Amino acid sequence: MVSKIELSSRDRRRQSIISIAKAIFLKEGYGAASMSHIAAEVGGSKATLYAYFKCKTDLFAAVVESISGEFSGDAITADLARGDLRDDLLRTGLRLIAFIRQPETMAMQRLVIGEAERFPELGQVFFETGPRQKLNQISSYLQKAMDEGRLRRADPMLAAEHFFALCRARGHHRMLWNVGPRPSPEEMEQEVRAAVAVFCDAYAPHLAPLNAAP
Amino acid sequence: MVSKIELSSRDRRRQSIISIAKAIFLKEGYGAASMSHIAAEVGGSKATLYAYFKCKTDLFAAVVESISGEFSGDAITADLARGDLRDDLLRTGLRLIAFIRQPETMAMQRLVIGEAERFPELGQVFFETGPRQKLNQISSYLQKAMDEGRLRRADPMLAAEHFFALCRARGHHRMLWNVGPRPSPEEMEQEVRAAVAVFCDAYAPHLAPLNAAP
Amino acid sequence: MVSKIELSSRDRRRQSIISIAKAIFLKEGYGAASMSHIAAEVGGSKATLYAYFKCKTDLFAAVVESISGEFSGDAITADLARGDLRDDLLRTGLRLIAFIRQPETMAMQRLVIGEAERFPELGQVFFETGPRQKLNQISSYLQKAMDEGRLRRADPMLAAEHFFALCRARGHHRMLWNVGPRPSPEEMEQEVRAAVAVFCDAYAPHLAPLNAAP
Amino acid sequence: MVSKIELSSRDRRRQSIISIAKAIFLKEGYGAASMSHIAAEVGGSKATLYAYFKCKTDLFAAVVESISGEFSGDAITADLARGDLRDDLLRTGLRLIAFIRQPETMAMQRLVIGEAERFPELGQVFFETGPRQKLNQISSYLQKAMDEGRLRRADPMLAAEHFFALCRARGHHRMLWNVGPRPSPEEMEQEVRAAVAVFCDAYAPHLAPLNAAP
DNA sequence: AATGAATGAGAGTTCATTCAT
DNA sequence: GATGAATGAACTCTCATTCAT
Repeated sequence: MVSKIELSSRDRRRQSIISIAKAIFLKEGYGAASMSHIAAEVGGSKATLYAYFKCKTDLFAAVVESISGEFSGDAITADLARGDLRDDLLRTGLRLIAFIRQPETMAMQRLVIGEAERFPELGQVFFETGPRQKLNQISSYLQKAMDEGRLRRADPMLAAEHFFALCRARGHHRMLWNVGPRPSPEEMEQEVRAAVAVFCDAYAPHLAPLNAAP
Repeated sequence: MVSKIELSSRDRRRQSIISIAKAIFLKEGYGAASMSHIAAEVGGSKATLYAYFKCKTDLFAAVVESISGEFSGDAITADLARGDLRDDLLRTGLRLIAFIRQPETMAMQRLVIGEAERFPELGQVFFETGPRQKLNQISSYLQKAMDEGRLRRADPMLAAEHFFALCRARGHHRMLWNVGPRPSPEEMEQEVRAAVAVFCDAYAPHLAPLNAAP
Repeated sequence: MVSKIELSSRDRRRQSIISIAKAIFLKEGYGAASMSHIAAEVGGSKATLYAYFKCKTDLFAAVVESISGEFSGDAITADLARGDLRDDLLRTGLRLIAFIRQPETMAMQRLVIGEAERFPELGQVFFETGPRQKLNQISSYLQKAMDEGRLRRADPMLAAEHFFALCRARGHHRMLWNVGPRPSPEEMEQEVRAAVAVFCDAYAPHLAPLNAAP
Repeated sequence: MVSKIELSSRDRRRQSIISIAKAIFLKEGYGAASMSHIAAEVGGSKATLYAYFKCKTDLFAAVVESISGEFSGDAITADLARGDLRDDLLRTGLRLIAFIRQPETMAMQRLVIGEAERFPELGQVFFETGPRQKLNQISSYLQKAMDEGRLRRADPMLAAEHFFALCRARGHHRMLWNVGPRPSPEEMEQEVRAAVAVFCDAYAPHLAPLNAAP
């Protein structure tokens, strides 16, 4: 008797292929990663690869699906509403940045952005399972804060996007372009603090709505 | 005797190769662009290509160098300080976004971000000749505004980065990921207006400095 | 105990494999037909195929043997001698042509002729069980007609071959080469009529034997 | 200065590739002949092959075109009208049969018939450049003979097809199926003689037209 | 008896690169 | 200086076949 959580041998092998292929795709990019190389790392023959995935694109799609699953974890925005506004945003901003700074996540972003023209679904899938969900959660949180008068009324989704953008403004932007030294965790925290401060001032409740559509 | 401005026949040919190769690299990416294809478009033989550039990487490097020159035009921030703060920022933000939305610029960003790990100088060169210069100019402008009391005191470079980030927050972010429909010029303007509003409120002079290190 | 007519489960499965393989070999040719494809159509695994036939060649041989059985039906020449000479020949010629024009028979001819060099027994088996038998029957019939003075004396087998060749002269010849449009049943009948007329005139009894060796 | 008849080095190489590929295609069939094998026989690399022909199909097409050229020689029907009817037909029939019995021509027929379904142009090209031309010439000749009263009036093209079919009736038919021993030249001559006799009797002038449409 | 899984060999094709002319 | 021709290595993908279960 096999419980739901147990994987058949085939599924296990499949997962292992995906996992190895993921590493290679991330490291070398879609075009430069070869099926031979992947097969060799997997420890099987090319034909075996093709017994599991009918073409390179399909393997890539499975990798994409697999990674995108990882992005949908709620760890980042789990206890978004816990303390006061600034604390909540700081905690969340730090987690967001910590996540998108991870080497693997960076590689993913490079891959997706680099191939977005040639694999249009790629960006779609990732955005939906990654940033979109975080934005949704932050947006809901901000909406509530607006309802409670802790922030001025404004389009909450756009506000969430502004918040996210402010967090990424310096360090992540430079990492994407791979320019300058990797920012240290301290710098990173500095930047998120600054982002939170700017955001809170901009969306402070004492002024009339500002980014609402006219 | 040849003056500095005149190009030898060899240099002219070289330029023409670079220009054609640029278009192809931008359209197809580094890996997918083939020397055969480039040679065919140039109208010469592959061997001729190799007479000018000793390998594909070198040709790519030359293309990169060439493009980086184009990004240094001052049109975007030319008359940055012309009217009142909001007008200046709006005008500049619109030009920034209009520029980075151009198909060719988008292709460049994809190429550079996608290959940044494998061609580390790529991002460096681009950031220095592109965004960095704009950020410098905006930063100077903001510094002056702070000096004049039209904005609160804060790290002007970080402020410039915040401004840039707010402008890119929604539309450009999605274009990078190639998700959803291409934003219309009207939406784009809306977003820049919102960015300017948020920025000005955050950096309004009536409050204590906020993004300074504590 | 299993009587001759009953098939064991194994034999039944074997037959079903042969029957499906036949269809695929006929449609795709020997080289292009893949064991995977056959196994998939059979509904079993490739390993099962190999449990019944030790290699592709053997499976093909079994298919060949099987088909050759089907060609020995007597429908074509069943009531060869029924009326007058012309009627008998017309009826028989029409049936012959109708038979060899069938898509499956055409596919068979292509397969056998195309692979005859690489599978020499193929042609042998087919000729013996197919054309040879028809030729024998027609030959016997013509022999009798000669004995009765309705045809001049001649080598009856060669006469039969001439008759068959005349029937195939135009339409079937072009179908083999796959040239021009598929002849209609009307054209086909025209051609057989012409063949019968030419044959009967050539072998009319009022002249001396003509195809006898001089 | 290069005369029309001389071939450039490229053309010569191309011809040599075609000639070697021809031998291999004829011997192994289209599917079983591999580009690697052909390249090896040519003495170059596969990439060179692809510099001359952009895919296997194109190389095959070039081979087909080349062979079909060989079929259009007029040697067979050159001096068709030289003596009396029987002599002319005998001479022509013998040449026809001698030609289509050549090993290379047999291989070609197998190839074309075997692949006719998958390469429909194949049969077309061959029939047009091969049999069709001979049939046209024989048909013209028969037309004249009919005009002169040496043969009865009838559709001359059908008559030509009948003549050709009678010549192929036994020996060539069996060679196509690769059944029985290869007929000797003597047998072959016997058969053509018989074919001529049958044809002449059938189309003798003393009877009413017979294969005309009713 | 049946099968899912595995594989070496080889298919057609393209690549960046070199070299004699 | 320019080129046509050549190539080895690598690519994605498929094949007939085997073996542990």
